[in-house]
This record gives sequence, structure tokens and C-alpha cells, in this order.
Amino acid sequence: MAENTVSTGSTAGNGLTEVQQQAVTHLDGPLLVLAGPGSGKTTVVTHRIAHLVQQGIPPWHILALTFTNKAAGEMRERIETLLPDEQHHQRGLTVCTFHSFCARLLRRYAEFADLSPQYTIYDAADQRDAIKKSLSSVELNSKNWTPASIGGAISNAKNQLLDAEAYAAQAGDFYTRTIAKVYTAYQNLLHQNNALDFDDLLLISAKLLSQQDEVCHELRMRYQYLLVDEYQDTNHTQFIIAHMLAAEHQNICVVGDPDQSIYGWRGADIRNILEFEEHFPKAKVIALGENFRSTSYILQVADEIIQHNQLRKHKELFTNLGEGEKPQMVTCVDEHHEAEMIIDEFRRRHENDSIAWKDMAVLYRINALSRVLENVFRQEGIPYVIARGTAFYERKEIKDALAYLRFLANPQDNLTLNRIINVPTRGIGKTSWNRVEVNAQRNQMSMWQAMLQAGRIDGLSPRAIKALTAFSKMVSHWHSILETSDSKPQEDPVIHAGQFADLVERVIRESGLEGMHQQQKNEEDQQRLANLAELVSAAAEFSYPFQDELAEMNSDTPLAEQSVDNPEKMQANLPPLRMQLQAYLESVALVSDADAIDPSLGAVTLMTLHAAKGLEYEVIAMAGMEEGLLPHMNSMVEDSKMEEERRLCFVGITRAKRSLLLTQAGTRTLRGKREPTIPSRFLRECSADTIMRADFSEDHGGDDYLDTPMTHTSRERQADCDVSAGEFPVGCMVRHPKFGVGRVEGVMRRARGSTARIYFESVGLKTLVLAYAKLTPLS
DNA sequence: CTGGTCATTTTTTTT
DNA sequence: AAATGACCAG
Repeated sequence: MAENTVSTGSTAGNGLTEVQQQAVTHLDGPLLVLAGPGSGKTTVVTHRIAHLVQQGIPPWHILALTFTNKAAGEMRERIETLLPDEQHHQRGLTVCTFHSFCARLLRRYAEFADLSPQYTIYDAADQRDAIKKSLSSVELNSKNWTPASIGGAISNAKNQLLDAEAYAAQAGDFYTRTIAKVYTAYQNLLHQNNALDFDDLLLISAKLLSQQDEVCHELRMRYQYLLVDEYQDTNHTQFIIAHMLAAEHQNICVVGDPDQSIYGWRGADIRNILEFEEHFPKAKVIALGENFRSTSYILQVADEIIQHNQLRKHKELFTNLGEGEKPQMVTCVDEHHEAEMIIDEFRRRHENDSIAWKDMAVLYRINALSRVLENVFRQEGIPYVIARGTAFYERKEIKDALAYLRFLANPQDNLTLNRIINVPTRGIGKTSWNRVEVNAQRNQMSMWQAMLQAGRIDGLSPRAIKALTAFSKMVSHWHSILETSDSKPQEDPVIHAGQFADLVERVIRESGLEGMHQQQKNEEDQQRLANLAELVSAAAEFSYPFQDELAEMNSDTPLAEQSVDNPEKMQANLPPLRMQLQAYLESVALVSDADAIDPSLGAVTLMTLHAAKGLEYEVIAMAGMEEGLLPHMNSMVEDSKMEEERRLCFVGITRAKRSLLLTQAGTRTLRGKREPTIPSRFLRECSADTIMRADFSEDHGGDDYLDTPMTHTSRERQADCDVSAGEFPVGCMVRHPKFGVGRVEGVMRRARGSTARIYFESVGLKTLVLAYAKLTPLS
């Protein structure tokens, strides 16, 4: 096989190692690639897909499933560079996340899954609302039964392939029986609203594949080569989907690293990867051990820590990139000081080592830590971005606008209608709306249908009827726009592309959302208006992502038989407005935080450890290395959870290519309470030889720092420091405002500027940052 | 029916 | 520290 590859010229000379090459050139049959951090996993995956295509396998027979949209996009791009594009080699190739694959599957085969293809995808917030509603319909007080815990239980059930019925059947004790009741009510509610939650996308797809032989067969024919990335983070449902697809041809290649499994809490089952060889006895296993990312000390720290996991197969981690610098562990006064220390380090790397801002990242366990960091980054004028892909879509005005669009796409969605019915206020209050709801329930119809005959509803004031009629007239008009587009195929793609943005703009204007913010001229409303405008331009830029599939659906010839040389044919019909709307809403519903990372912004990235999976940076800072944060408080009781925290720590550390800074705040204010902290146990798990430690939590004269935190910027401190470094040679005597007279034992030009080890008569040996400690030289 | 204020509450990570 | 929810006045 290896000879084969070389002759194609696709992979030869690309700098792949022997083992990587083996993984790339494996053609048929199950393949497990155990890919340690930085082992060139993405390279292998992309080369492998390119290799398959060059071996003559049509791209539309290949399906690659990834964890995030970002990963999918990158993979697509890299494959593109590997294949000569004049041949449209990647046409028909499917690279996407599990969730978007399933979402599309369910639209296409909706009838087989007892669904309407217009279904809405509910996000976490919608899900919460729906659970609340179900709770009240089952008449439970939500004191003991929080939506969060119920939601978690339902999600777990779905991840184990248990639908409401199956769950109820196996429910034994009071607790599970209660959950079963809510689960059933919740599922009925979703069905009534023609909505699916994230887990449903997977669960229903899995059921579709196992229960509809024809559909399953069709999909097996279509996707003859399956590739699953980040396999260690797949859950049971995803496992079933992958297995159903691969059962016959067995051409399944999974890639992952058990040491980087960090989504157990969300149902990911690490056994999927550990027991792959049992599920596919003929599997070939290839282990990629060599690390091409990090220098040796960084890797050693990661290794020392991960070795403390008991439930783990040992794996050699090695690199040829040289020793590098030792990672640094720094204890700071509090979170503000911590942020400044990180920024000092980053600025030094930027100025002295010419490392671009985009090659640096700060990682933390919980999002709450980003706030302080963000403030200090802004203060110091350092460009930064927070990896929160969903942030934009969580703004009220955007959610409102999207709710209108969602309702437009799926008029059965009462929950969404409920959100917009009186936004902006149009005189439809609680009581009137309740009457509509009661009426809808009595007549077994959606609230939208009930609204259309508002005149017949008892007890409504003429005023309320008028308001309701006005609203339904407005929406009906939008519907007619969609219907016009449905019935006539678009001939001019350019005009058509603009039509979607026009629709969005029209909805924002005619719904009154725009006017709502135009009235007041305060800063906040200005921003909201700007956000709404941004939504319109995002809609203008949105391009329908499933051209290939659409061509396949519209044409009588299956894609496989269409001429590859005739791409114009595929471009001829752009999707009707409705499909574009659906695809847009789908893409919005499935964005992830990591999707927001855009290196071209030239900014430092701030993100959670989870979002950092799969990424790499020259310089990494990990903030909040404290007991209760990492490992997180809620993971401390169970061993398996603790091990996952350790893996999380491992993932963070192994993101760093050259420089790693771990920080702890001596005291931290969380939820408005300031409390002293204890250093993370993970720090105790690595030896003094591999990590440099410094404690600045008390020695730099708390007075200076606490009294005038803002008058002294870090830049000034840095300047101070550079001047002072020369002023304190070893052996020199100094005076410290708090500790008195001392003797300089050593000066280190390390990390965040120079530090000195000084022996004081009063307190003994201390390590001080010259920039902070107000030292006076005594000649 | 609307829009304020006050009190209470935060389970970590997310498709 | 911030966000939700309950409650109340207009």
C-alpha cells in the first residue's frame, strides 16, 4: 500500500513520518488512530481524505464528522489545498459536525422519522423554557425539581438512546419515575411545537438508522468511507450512528486520544475509543506518539500530571523540538494581579520575542474568570477576543429578531411565538394571550392557528382582537413572500442571494424591533440597532452550505452520476428562500464557542479549557490553578470526574508550543465573595525540576499594589523593572518598605520581568518582582 | 397592561 | 457581580 501512495505523489515528500504515512494510506477496513497531543492528527486526517480521493474514491462517498464547525471548516480548507482544485475533487465531500449532519439527515428523511421538515432546533435557553413549562404542566413545584437537573437527566437518557417511553419503562424509584413524567411531558411539548433539542438530533437520527432499513441502506451506499474525529468525546448515540453507517463496509476510521477525553459530563463515553478493537476485531491500530508541537519541558509537565490518572493506558510522549523553557508557576495576590502578571508576560513575549498577539491564549476553567482578564486587557490596550461564538446570538435584540425568523420558518412553534408576540409591546398582554392559549388547547391547534381566528375567541376585548389581527396580518404577509419563492425557481442567483437579507431586514423593520430602539437615543439602544444591522449583513453574507445536496435533491440523476465537469449545472438553482432561512437558522443554532476563533483578528484569545481542545498557541497562560476551580469543586468527590479534570489540565498544558505560564490568585472573588485559595493539586503532581515556581502573593508590598492599583500601569512597572534590574547586582544590599534591609542573592531575568531572590534579616529568603517591590539600593 | 424596584440566587464545562 | 424573578404602583 505504501508504494501505491508514493506513486500518486499526493503524500510523498510532505514530511509525514512513517507511522503517519501508514495511517494515511490505510484504505479499507476499520482503523483506530491514537493520536497524542500535537502528533499531527489533523495532518493525518486531511492527507488521508485526500489520499482516498486520489485513489479514485468519489468524494461523495466520504463522510468526515468533527466536533466543531471550526474544525470542519479547517479540515475542508486543508483538504482543498491538498487536491488540485480544477478537478473539483472535493465536490460532494461531507465534512461537518455530528449535529449538523444529523440535522440535515432529519430534514431530508423527516417523513421517516415522523417529523415535519420545518422543525426548529431548540437551544439551551429554549430547552429550559420548555422544561419549565413541562414541569408546571405535570404540576410539580420547581423548588425540588430544577429545570437544570431535569434537563441533565433527560439529556443523559437521550445520550443513552432512551426515549421518553423507554425511560419510563425502566424507571423504578420515585425520582426516576418523576423524571419520566416530566420527560414525557417535555417530549410532547417539543412535538407539539415541532421542535427538537440538541440531543434529539442525535437520538432520532440513531433511531432512524436502526429502524428504517431502507434509509439506512441508502446512507450506507452513500457514505462508504467514514471518519470520526475526536472519537474520545463521542457519546453512545453518536457511537450507534457511526456503527450503523459502518456496519456493512466497515470502512471506519476513528481518531482520538483517551487522555483528552473531557466531555464525560455530557455523555461522552471514553470506552468508545478504548474498546474500539473489541467492536471492530479486525481494526488496525496506529499510535501517533511523537509530539511536533511543544518543547520538552512543557511536555514533561503534562506527562507528569497525566501519569497520576489510574484508569489509563501508559503512553510515551516525546518530542524532538528541544528542551525549551521551563513552564512557570506563579502565585499572585488576587485575580487582578493575576491578570496583570499574565499581561506583563504576554507583552514581554510580544515585544522581546516578536510573538504575535494571535499566537497567545489565556485558558481558564470557568467563563466567570474571563471578566477580570477582559477588563485588564482592555485597560492595558492589548487586543483580545473571547471565544464565545454564541455571545452575539444571546443578545436580547438578536434573539428577538431570530425568534421572528424562527417563527416564520415554523409557525407551530408556540414557545417562540410567545417570545415575540408582545415584543415590541403591541397591547397583547398576559390575560389576552392566556385566552388564546386556552382556546388553542381546547381546539387542539397551534396558537398561531388560534390567532388567525381571534374573533371567535371568547372573552377577548375588541382591542386585543385588533392587536392580534394586526400581528397575524403582518406574519401572513411574510409567509406569502416565502411561498412565492417556494413556487418559482430562482433564475438570477445574485438577486436571490440578496433576497434573504432583504427578508431579514424587512422582518426587523416591519416587526417594529427596529423602531423600538430608534426611539430612545441612548448608548445601549444605539448598540442594539447596530447589532440588528449586523444581523442583516450576516444574512447577506450567508451562503447556502449544502449546494451539493440540493443539486442532488433537485435533479433526477444521483450526484454520483452527474458530470464532475459540469459544476454550472449545480449552481443553476439556488435554494428557495425557505430553505435558505432554514439552513441559516440551523447554522445559528449549532454554532459553538470555538467557532468564534479567528486568528486573522490579530488578538490574544481568551477561552475555556474545553474550547481550547484541538488548538495550539506559542504562548499559553492558564489562570485559576486552584483547588475548586481546576479541579473544579463539583468534580472532587468522584474519582472518574477527578481524572477528567486532570485530563482537562493536560489538554490545557499541551496547547502550548513554547511557553507556558500557570497562575494562581492568592485570594479570589467569586460570586461576590472574596476567599483565600489553595493551589491546585495538579501543581503538586509535577516536580521542581520541570517547573519554575514563584510566589508574589505577599512579597511585593501589598500596600503599593492595593492602595494605587490603577495609577501604576503594567507598562510603567515593566519600565521600572528594566531600569532596576541593573541597579541590583548580586550581593547588593537593599531596603524594602516592609521587610527592611536585605541582601540580593540572585537576579533572574525571567517571565514577567526581572525577579530577585533577597535574604532579609526579618523574614528570610524571599523572591520579589523588582517592578512591584519598592526596593531602595543601599550603597 | 406596563414598567419599574427590590430581593434572591447563582452547579462548570457545551453541541 | 450579575441576572433572574417576585412584587407593586401607576
